[in-house]
Amino acid sequence: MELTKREETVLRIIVDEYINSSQPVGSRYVSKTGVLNLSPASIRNIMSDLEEEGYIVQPHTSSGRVPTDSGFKYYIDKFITVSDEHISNIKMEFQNLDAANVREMFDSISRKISEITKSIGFVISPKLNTMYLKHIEFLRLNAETVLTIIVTKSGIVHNMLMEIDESIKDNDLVRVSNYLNDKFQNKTLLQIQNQLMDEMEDKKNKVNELTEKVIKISENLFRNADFGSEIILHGTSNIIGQPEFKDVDKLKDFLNAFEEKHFAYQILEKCMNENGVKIFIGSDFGEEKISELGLVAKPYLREDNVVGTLGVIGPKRMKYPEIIPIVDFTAEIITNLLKKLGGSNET
Amino acid sequence: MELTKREETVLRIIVDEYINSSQPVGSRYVSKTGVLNLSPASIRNIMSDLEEEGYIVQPHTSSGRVPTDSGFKYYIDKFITVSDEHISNIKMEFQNLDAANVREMFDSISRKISEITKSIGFVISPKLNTMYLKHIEFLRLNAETVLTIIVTKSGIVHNMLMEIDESIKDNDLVRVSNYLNDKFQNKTLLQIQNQLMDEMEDKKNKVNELTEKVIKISENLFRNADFGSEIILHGTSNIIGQPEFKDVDKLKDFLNAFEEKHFAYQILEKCMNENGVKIFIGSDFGEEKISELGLVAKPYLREDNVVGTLGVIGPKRMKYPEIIPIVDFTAEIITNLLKKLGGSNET
DNA sequence: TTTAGCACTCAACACTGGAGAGTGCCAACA
DNA sequence: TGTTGGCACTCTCCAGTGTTGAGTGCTAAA
Repeated sequence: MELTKREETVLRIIVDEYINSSQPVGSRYVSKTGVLNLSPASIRNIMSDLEEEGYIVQPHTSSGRVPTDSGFKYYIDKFITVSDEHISNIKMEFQNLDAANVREMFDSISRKISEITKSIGFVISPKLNTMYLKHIEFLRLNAETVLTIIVTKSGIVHNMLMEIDESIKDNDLVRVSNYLNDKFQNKTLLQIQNQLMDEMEDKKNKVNELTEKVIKISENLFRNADFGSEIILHGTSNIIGQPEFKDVDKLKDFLNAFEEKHFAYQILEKCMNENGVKIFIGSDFGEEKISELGLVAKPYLREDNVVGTLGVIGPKRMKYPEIIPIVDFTAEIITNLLKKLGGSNET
Repeated sequence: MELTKREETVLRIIVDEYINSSQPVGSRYVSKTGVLNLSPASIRNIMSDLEEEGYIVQPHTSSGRVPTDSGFKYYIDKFITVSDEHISNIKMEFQNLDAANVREMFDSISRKISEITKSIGFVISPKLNTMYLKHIEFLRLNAETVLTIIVTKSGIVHNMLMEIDESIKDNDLVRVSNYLNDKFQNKTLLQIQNQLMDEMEDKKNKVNELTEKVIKISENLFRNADFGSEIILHGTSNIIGQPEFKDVDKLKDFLNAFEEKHFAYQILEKCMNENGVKIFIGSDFGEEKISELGLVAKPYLREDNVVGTLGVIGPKRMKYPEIIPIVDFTAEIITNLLKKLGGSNET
C-alpha cells in the first residue's frame, strides 16, 4: 500500500528512533524532531492513520507506537540507502582476515561479521556434494581403519574414517584411489555418488577384480557419507544484552534452538534460493520463538550457482543501512575466493 | 582442617541441599532431615562453628547458610563416591556417537557431555605439533596456490593454503612431499619444524636442488603455521537458566569471555599438566567473572603423554557424583580412540 | 549437652499513591 | 479543511509501606 509523503516521514522517524532506543515512540518526540513542523496533536492524527493501515501499533493504550513487521518492511524498501562510506569501512575491516584454509576462512568471516555488526554472524558452508572432486586419497591408519581424504576443486578438505576389510591391501587402496581420481576428476560428489550407486546395481554383470575393489570400498565410503553443509556461527552472546531478550526463557529457547543445527538450517534454507541480499523479519519465519528477530542474508556462488549462504541474525530493529552492505560485500568475498581457488587448472 | 563427625554431617547436608536448590540452607531443614536427631537450635550451634572455620557463610544476617569454596572442596574430597550405576549409565550414553572423523568425534563428545550434564562440555583438541606425522601432501589448486594436507598418525587431518612461487612445478611438489614423507615419518610436527628451521640456517653450506626446493616450500609452510590446539565447546545455553546467572550482565561477560578462545584456553590450561580428574571451584580461577563456576576436567593421553583435555564447566554446585565419572570415562574414550587409530603400523 | 522460647533481622511480596508519558477527542482557529 | 491547544483519561513505572515468614543468636531451664 502506498502512503502519503507525511505518513512516510512519520513512519521513518518512528522506525529510526525505535531502532535506536527500542522504546515506543510518542507523538511529542516525532513533532520535536522538527522534520515536519507539526504539533504533537497533528502527528497523533497521522499516527492514527498509520495504525489503521497496519504499519505501527501501540503496546498499550497510553504508550507510544512501535513499528509492525510491515512497518519495518516498508521502511527497508523505501528508506535504506547504502553510503559509500559504509562500503569503504567494510573493505577496511576485511583487509586482513587470518585464515590458513577454507574452513578457517568461513570461520573468520562469520566471526568478523558478528563483531562488526554486534549481532550473530553465520556462514553456511557449501554443500560438499555440489562441489567438484579434485583429489581423493586413502591412508591406512591401522589394520581395520582407513582414512579417506577428499579435496574439492575449491580447496575444501573433507576426511572420513572407514572400517575396512582386512583383505584389502595397501596397494589395492592406491589402485582404487587412482581409478577414482582418473574417472571422477571434475565431477561433483553427488554425481560420483550416483554413478557409483548405479554401478553397484550393475555389478552382477561385469565383475573384474578392480571394479570389485572399487565397489567394495566406495560403497563403504559413499553410502553413509554426509556431504551436507555445515553451519558456522558466532556472536550469540551479542544478542544477550538486547532489550528484546530481557526475558531469559525466551533467550534460552532461542539459543537452544540454534544449537540444534537443523532448526537453524531450516530457517536459513529459505534464503538459499535467491540471489542478492534477502531480508526476513519476525513473522516471516513462521516461528514464534524468533518473532523478535531479523535476518539479513545473501548467497554466495561458485560458477554462477548458489552453493552456500551467509548473513546476520539480530533483533528486528537492526541497523540495516550498515548491515546490508556488510552482508553484500562478504558474500562477494567468498564468491571471489571460491572462484580464485578453483579458478585455473580447469578441464 | 579436620572436622568432627557431626560437623561433617551437617556440612554434607548443607552442600547436598544447596546443590539441589541453590538456596541458603537453614537449621530447621538440617534438623528435619533426621540424619542427626538434633533440634534446630543444636544445629545452629554446629553451623556457627562451621562458619567460624570458613566452610559456610550467611549471605545476610537472617538467612540460612551457603557453602564456601572450601566447603565445596571438603565436600568433594570426603563425600563423593561414584556408583556403578552411574558408570553403566554413561557407557550407554556413549554407545553410539556418530562421527565420521576425529574432529567430528571431538565435536560429538563435547556435545554429548554438555547434553548429559546440562552444563558446558568442552574438548581441547591435541596440540597438533605434538602429533606424529603420518603423511604430507601438496595439491596445486591454481598457479599461485597450493593446498597442503598434513595427516597425523592418529588420523587428524590439517590443511593449509599456501601462496607459492610460480617457478615451482607440480613435479617439484611431488618430489618435496616424497622427501618430507620419507624423512619425517613418525616425527612430531614440532620436531619437523625445528629440524627444518635448523636446515635453513645451514643452507648456505650444502645446496643441492632438492633441498633448496624443500626449504623454499617448507619455510612457506612451517614458518607461520598454527599447530596449536582448538577448543571445542557446546551447551553454553545450558547455564542460562541457572540461578547464579540471573544477572544478565554477568552472563554476557562470561559468554563473551569464552568466545575469546584465549581466555578459555588460559583457564583450561591449568588442568593440562596433571593426570586424573581435576576439579576447580570459583576462587581457584582467580577471575572475578567466573567465580560462580566450577570445572571438572581430565586430560587424555597419547602414548602416556597428555595431549589434550576435556571436561565440564557449570555452576559450582554441580552434581559432582554424576559429572566426575562422565569426565573420567570420556577422557578414556578419547585416549583409547587415539591409541587405536595410531596403534598398529608403528615403527 | 541439649533444647525450648523469645526477640531480632532481613528478604520477599503485595499494596498504595503519585509522577510522567502518551493518547483520543473536541472545540477553536487560520 | 487542516491544524492546534486543552483536557480528561489510561497505563507504566517507581518509591514507599506494612506484612509475612524464614532464619538467626542468645538465654535459661532440663
